[in-house]
Amino acid sequence: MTKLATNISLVEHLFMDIWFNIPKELSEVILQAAAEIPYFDKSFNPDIRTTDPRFGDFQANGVLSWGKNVGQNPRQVAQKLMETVEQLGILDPTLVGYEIAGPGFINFQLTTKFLLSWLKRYRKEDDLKTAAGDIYRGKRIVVDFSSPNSSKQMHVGHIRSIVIGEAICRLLTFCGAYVIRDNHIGDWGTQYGILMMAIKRFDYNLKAPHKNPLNDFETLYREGNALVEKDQKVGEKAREELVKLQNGDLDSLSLWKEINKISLQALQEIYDLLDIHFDETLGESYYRDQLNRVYQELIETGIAEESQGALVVFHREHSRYKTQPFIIRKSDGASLYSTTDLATILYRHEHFQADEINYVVDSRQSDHFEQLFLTVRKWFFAKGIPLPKLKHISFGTILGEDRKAIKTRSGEQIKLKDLLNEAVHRAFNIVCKKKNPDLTNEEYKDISHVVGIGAVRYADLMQNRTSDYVFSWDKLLSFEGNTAPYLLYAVARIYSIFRRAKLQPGSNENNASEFETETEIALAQKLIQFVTVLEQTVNDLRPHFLCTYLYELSGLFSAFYNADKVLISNQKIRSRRLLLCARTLTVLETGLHLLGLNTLAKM
RNA sequence: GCGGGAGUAGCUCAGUGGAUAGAGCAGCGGUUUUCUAAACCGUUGGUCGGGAGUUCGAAUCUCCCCUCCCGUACCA
Repeated sequence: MTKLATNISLVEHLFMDIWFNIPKELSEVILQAAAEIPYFDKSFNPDIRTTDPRFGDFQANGVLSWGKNVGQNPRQVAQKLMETVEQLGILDPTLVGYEIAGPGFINFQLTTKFLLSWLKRYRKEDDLKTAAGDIYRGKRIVVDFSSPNSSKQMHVGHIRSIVIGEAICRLLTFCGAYVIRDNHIGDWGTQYGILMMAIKRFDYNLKAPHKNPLNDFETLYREGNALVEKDQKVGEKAREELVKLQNGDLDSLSLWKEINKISLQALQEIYDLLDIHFDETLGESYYRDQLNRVYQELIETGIAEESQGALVVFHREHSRYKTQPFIIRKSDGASLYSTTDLATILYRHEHFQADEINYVVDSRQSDHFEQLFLTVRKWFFAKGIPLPKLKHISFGTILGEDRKAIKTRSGEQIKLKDLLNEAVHRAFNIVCKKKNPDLTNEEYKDISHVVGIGAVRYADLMQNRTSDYVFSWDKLLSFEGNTAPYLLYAVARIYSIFRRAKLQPGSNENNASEFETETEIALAQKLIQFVTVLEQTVNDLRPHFLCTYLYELSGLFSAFYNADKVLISNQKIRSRRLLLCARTLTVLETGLHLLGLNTLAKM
């Protein structure tokens, strides 16, 4: 072993030891020094974060507040700290430089030697996969997303749950979690009462061939609902239909099955377009035999009570939910989504051993989830069941140009299928107009699909998920700004360089010299920040952090591409620039894949 | 009424209690015998809704007020 070690060159040794998670390591260094200084104690947090490039790569802000606490000049505290670091010899000045600035910031600047070593050491997607550390290592996480109502078509609003949900699944998997994608279809609720009433009343023949049955269902539902609102007797009839179904009436069940079959086929078309694959599609109906246990246990534990004929949960300790009930059984005896949601959590605990359940659902349902989570906490506590971590990953509404929830000109919902097809179609027109002459018709088709679908997904993910956002075709398909086409174009150009050089990305890097130009250094600095950004993205499950980073990275790559020609005769320079291209490609593709986008070698 | 979210450049949006608040679009001005110009570079543009407070330091935290959106007992 010793002999082997001595045979490893100094340089190789350095590559093996190069820090991966830099802010974490810098933090360690500072804490080590702080341990030697009397006026620091364990509560000291160096507070390392990325900084404005003109100050360096990372800054430590912790001494500012600490100096104040212990009655010392923060600048002198920083000074003392860094002197100690030097005495201990725990920061290699050939790798990391530092400077004390302003009132007591410690700015760290990675040397070009460090940057090159880092990029030589962490080359591929797998190397980056350890990035988010052990945050979710070994955890079993159910992600409940998409979860549309059956018997209705998906419209634009449904895309957020799908796209954000899928991105979150990929991020969690990347961080070591075992993810269960569960599509919790709404197939057991009140809408069935109305729909089935309408089918019978309007004599709609399910067995006969129909051009667009889901459209018919929607019309039937709409007209049925209008009747319900007008006529109490019709409303009663609809509620009866639901109760009959929920009580297992055979005719009702077979009608329900037929509706569901047709619905699921239509939903599948969308999932195919978006390349979404669920591990489970357990709708509300799946839990219908488990609802009695919910009623029973919640009554027996005194959590639920009768109110106005319904079975409800009040949370006395809560300012609002002490009077705003969580209804788990309607006065007519029917269950609702609160009931099935309760049963579902129990199932996910017992069957999947879920450590965590994430619900990717519209923020308008936050009251429901707050009440649901409060109820489960009490229920599981009373029964001695370990409580999984429950999270509502909420998101805002997609708005039209008029800043109201997006609709067609005539005021109808925009069908998701139409939107996706239009995206591909528009992408096709753009790609064709620009005409890359080397491409075949087949390639145009592929590119249109990847760009069109990717653009819609990216436009959604690049927004802070908790905010509403304004939908704009021009913006999401533009090659300028924070868009999928811009990022995909950057990827395609990198591939093009390697094609031109007749090389595989990642090869011919051995002669790489240290970075010299401003654009090279800026790009290298950005690349190493991937780790930090990924951590932030995963901590908050906010994909837009990653999007912003990828966009900035692409911008720096474009600047580099424009300023520094890669395929030149000087082998040392060429080699290091090829390395930058290959690593940018790795990070961009890793990031885009995490977001659920495909990438292209040509466009 | 209560609760949640939002209010940052003309428009669409970023912004971890830190340094001179940033992008993109739009506007103005440049760059192509050079690896995909679908690109790049420069420039104009701000009472961070208003007011008070906490802090060495506030777009960010606390309180009050204004405007808009959403939710608020048998839909999901």
